[in-house]
Amino acid sequence: MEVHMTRPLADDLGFLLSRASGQVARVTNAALAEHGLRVRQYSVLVLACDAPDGLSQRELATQLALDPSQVVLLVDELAAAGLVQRQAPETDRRTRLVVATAEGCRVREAAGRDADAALETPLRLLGDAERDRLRDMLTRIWTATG
Amino acid sequence: MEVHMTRPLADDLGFLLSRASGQVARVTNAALAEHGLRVRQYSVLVLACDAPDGLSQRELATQLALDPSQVVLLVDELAAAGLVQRQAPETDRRTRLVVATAEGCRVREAAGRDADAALETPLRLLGDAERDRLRDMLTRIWTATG
DNA sequence: CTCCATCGTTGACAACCTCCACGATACCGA
DNA sequence: TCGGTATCGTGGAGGTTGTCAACGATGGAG
Repeated sequence: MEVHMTRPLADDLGFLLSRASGQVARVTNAALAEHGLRVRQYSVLVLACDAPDGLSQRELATQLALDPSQVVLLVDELAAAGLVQRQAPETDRRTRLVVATAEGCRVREAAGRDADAALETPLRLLGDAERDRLRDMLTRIWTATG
Repeated sequence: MEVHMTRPLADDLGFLLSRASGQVARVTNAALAEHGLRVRQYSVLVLACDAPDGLSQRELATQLALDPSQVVLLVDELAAAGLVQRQAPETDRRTRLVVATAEGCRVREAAGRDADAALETPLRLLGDAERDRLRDMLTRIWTATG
């Protein structure tokens, strides 16, 4: 007979993921606070800086797995801080191209350094090879959904 | 000279953790919805069922890494659904012992089955050994903070 | 030109997190 | 015994997030 083994909470992958993710988000937010950023805004800024010609808010929403309505507020705040700009392309006037300013890229680099340094605390028990393996597994969890 | 490699967002462990955790929480919540539960309530119910003599809300908060004020509402909802009870121990009348009802344990098992089945979708690209390894790494991320 | 899809935007609502404050109770040292 | 201190549960405020539904503006297909 096939029985269902009820797993203790400490072995539940969903719980462990949520707890670790929350912990990492906490320390990252604390590190980014000095730069006036939260993780959400920072992730938008990173994508904007890495895209030479900017990207539409739709692309931002897709790559960040966020609802488009959330991207509006994040871009609003970043634009108010002078870190990104909204540009209206001639090709498709429905879209608004989000491009990072020079100041935005400077802030992104400084904030990224602090965020990475802060991440060392929760990740200090993981070697480089393990971190690569963790990246790989988390990416596969994401792609498994389609 | 030591330069700082700015990592693309798709390789940022914080982002990957948040995305995977969110995805898993989404499918788990969908599976638990048929039982009238959310992941938060389910995690409380699991701890209550696994503790033969119940546990205080303080212990719940500690083990779940939640603020005690959140536990109040979760226990309220579970108690209203008849899945747990609050008992006043004679030893320390400040604490309220949260114990699962028989119905609570039944629901926990059924909900757990559905939740595990739903987890198969995002985890289908990970073998058993990899899941163990993932559990281990996530636990170490948690313990690295103290 | 008309119908339909897409994009940005706004608003609403529930859930969650963080912090602070309070009353009740326990504990400990004078 | 008493008085200060600490802990527990509870409630509330404020801010962030996740989800969904609508709307106007624009683009594209027939």
